[in-house]
Amino acid sequence: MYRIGELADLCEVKADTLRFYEKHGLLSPSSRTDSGYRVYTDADAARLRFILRAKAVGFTLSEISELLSIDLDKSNWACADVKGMVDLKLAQVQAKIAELLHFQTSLQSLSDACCGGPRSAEHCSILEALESSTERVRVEHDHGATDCTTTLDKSGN
Amino acid sequence: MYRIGELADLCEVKADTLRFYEKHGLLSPSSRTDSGYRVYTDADAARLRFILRAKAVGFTLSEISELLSIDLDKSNWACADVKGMVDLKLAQVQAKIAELLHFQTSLQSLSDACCGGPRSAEHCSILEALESSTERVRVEHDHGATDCTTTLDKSGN
DNA sequence: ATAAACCTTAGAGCCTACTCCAAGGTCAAG
DNA sequence: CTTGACCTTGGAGTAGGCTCTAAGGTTTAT
Repeated sequence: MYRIGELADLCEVKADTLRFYEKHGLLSPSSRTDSGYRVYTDADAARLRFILRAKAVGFTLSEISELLSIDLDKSNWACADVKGMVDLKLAQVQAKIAELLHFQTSLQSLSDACCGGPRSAEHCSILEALESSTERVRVEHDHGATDCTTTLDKSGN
Repeated sequence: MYRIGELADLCEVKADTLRFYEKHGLLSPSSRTDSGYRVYTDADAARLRFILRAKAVGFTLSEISELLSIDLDKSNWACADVKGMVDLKLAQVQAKIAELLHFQTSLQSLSDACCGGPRSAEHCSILEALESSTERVRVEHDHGATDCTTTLDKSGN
């Protein structure tokens, strides 16, 4: 039996977070004291850990809600259903990774094209790349940068 | 000279988005018609393209605001300042990628551990992994899954 | 002249996951 | 019996980027 602050400390979350989870139907304390304090059991703690593990692999709270309700009614669901959720999330994560890798590549080439020196940004190749209506930017400026050409890929949009 | 809808179509954004950018100080039309319609010039269009290119490499609107004000006052900024912003963003993007790769790995091992079959999820290894208080899950169940052991890494939190 | 397509504004709503606040009640120690 | 740490509630605020609505004015084509 834990009070809200105890369970929060135990699982390294804030008490506010537990109230938030309760408000959103993810985790309710099994009972209350006479004075209204929340009382959590070990089963509640286990449920919280389920939530935190699901969060740690990237599920949103509403997806976790779904997973929890499946977990409580396993016999009416198939492995395929659960695996489907995991695979869908996997695909979403991979799509996001792809987008970020795109950002990374573009940022890296912007960074590489810039001398990074202490002098005026009047010919900064990063600003030029962002300004230019063509996607191709010549970088050949006056304070010590090496010559280079960088491409800002429009398809990353 | 463009009306809001024309510029929006030209740059494949919504008119609402342009009004939103205006409200947030990113892009204001150079003038208005007598009846109050927004009128955008080519320079405004160029500024919008700057914004969209910066978005395409991962900058937030408030960062883009900063980039725009640097761009308008280049001589008072150094390349180092601009490159610093790019490198900071790059680091943030890389951190996010690392987190998502973590998610990906965990999700992949959950997926691999699950038979994905049409039968009851009562022994579903994914649910077991999320339930289990240990981080290690034996997967050895009754409907056709191959034996395996999957690890749900707590450090990915 | 009128209908369609466009424009204006202020302001609300959405999504995610908290986080914080105020005003007050409860509990254990000294 | 008071202090301090804990708990309660409802509600607002944050970030980020739109998106939509209502109620009305303007332009353009027929």
